[in-house]
Amino acid sequence: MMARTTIDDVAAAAGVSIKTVSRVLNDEPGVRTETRGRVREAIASLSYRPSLPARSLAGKRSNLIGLVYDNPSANYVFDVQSGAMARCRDAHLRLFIQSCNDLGGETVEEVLAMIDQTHVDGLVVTPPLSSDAALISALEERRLPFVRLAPDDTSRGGPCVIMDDEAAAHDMTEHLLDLGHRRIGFVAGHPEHPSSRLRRQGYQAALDAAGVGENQPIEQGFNDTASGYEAGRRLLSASKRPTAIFASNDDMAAGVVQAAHELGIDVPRQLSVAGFDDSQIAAIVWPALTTIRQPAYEMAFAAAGLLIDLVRDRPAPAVTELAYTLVQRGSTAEAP
Amino acid sequence: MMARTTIDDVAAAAGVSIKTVSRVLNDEPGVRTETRGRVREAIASLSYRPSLPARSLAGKRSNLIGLVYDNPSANYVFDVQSGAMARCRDAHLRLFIQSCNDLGGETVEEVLAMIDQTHVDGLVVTPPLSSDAALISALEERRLPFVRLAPDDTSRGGPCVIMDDEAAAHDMTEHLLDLGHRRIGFVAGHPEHPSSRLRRQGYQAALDAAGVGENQPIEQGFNDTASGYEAGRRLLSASKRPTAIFASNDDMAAGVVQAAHELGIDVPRQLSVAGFDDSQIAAIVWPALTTIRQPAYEMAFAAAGLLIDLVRDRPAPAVTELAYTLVQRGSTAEAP
DNA sequence: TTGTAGGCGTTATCAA
DNA sequence: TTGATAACGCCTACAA
Repeated sequence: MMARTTIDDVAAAAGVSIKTVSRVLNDEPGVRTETRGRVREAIASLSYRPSLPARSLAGKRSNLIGLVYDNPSANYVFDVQSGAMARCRDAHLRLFIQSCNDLGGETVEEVLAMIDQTHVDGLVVTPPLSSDAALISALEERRLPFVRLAPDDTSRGGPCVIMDDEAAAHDMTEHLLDLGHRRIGFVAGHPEHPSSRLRRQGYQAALDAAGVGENQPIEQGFNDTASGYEAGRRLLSASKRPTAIFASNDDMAAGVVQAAHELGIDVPRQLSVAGFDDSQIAAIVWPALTTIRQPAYEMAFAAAGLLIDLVRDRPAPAVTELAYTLVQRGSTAEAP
Repeated sequence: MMARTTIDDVAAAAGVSIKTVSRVLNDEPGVRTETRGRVREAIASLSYRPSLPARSLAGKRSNLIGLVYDNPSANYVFDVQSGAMARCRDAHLRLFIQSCNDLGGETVEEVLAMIDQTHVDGLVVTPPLSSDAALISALEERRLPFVRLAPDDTSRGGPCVIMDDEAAAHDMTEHLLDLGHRRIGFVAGHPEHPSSRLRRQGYQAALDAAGVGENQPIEQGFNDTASGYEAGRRLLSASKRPTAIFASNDDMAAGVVQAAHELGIDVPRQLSVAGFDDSQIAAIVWPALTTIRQPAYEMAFAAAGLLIDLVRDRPAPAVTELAYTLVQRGSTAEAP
């Protein structure tokens, strides 16, 4: 078990003091170009990798940022993690990932414990935690830099990365209206997710604008396939059956498709189904879902970038909005 | 920005030396029960959380273990992460997650860099990295404890957690034979995943045992839905169409179902489709997939547990095998 | 049963 | 432009 390569080894190899090596490591000025080169060579030839713990202990920064989530959707979490990690890799930072799933009331406590223990320099906060008032307050109190993804309220709490859920839902509803649908059911999303409200507003606004906003059938879902299935059964068993159903996310839309299959209703000929998110399953179910592509990877990539700016005392815009796309697939068609 | 609470604060509050606090923190013997209680109270009332960096710098252990993956399946990665995290939470350890997706040839390099920088005490290595000879050798060379999930070769490289892929595939094939199918197509998994070989062997062995092992149609897939769809098209366009198709994972099975829908072949009445893994999508596609439940969460939970034992110098069994389950859903039925 | 001194690998401070 | 030295918060070794 040989001892690890340390800054002293590099300093010796390059014939300089450890402080100079440290300067090179941190891209600090005040090192002659030639010296810098010599140090860089020594680092490479010894394949020296500075110790994160030592740096965070000694310095103001840990070169570690955190990502927290409390979200059961494998696809969303995976995309978000991937995006944040990619940005961190670019910046030569490490990402510490913390799940708050199944934590009950101890979420805030657990996040604070993680912050204290790991010394993360900042936090990317994903939905629905990004709208958790207790967590946001706690972070502000600690003065820990953080960037939120898709929060309900962008007016406080530092930089946010958002997507226009309302406009997207509006677009999707218009798409269905354009196909001739007039009775368009809606499966609302989980009440705790702020995006649920926005998507429903967009849906309603589009219907109102078309003059058919009254008495449209709306069912509550909880963002999972099972609740989408149940909502679908209810919508499709009603006396005045809708010719289209717009679900607030893909998982629920898949549930609606299941319900239609089971009731012998042909999608899309007798029923159009639209989803939201463009998660992996959107392309896997049959027929593949017309949906809104939410750029989760890109949003997380951007959020990590903003956080890195924040941590390095560079200014970051308060709100960064990324574009969505309406992805047309096989689950929607002209009204029968 | 107040200074963080340190071990000195706790020592002062409890009226003891920092060494005694340290003993309590690490559950070391040699502290009077009453003293221990006083220290615990001080810790709680100050909500003191020991600094991970400081501990890893000073001590032999970092109280941090790593999890590495190189796997594009959101569902699998999510399950594995969740299992390992849950086990770490129980043990008051932190988990550092590292993705090696899209890293090309730099995977080993990147993992070693992570190890050096973070000082992780050990590593949970998931498939297919668990069968990456270069990585395994590098880890052995560093004498870093590690536990592998579902590796191809359990005879070397420390503790492993496995599932009997071959027996599971055998069972599934027998299930199809029991339903009266005699022409059973197979969509083979990604050639780089060791489980692919085992699943195919189980399939073939069951057919051989039933005396119908000759000339069964087999197509190569790559574990994603698109390749499953292509393989399904080929199998279903052949002159002698199979009455059942067994895909080496759920994503590909979903692709086969797509192909069947598109060709107007009714599942399961005209074609039975079976998958493997019981990932989230198995229950989302329609009809829901008959599949093998691979206990990814439990396997990762167990692996993290073994690693913790290893790290704490406790013995760990070389091979831990977890049970699979055949989950029967709507995608398989009697042969037409 | 408890405490003291030294050091882990880095950055910060200040001097040269 | 460079370097010596003192932290950082904790654990190890040893002493009391």
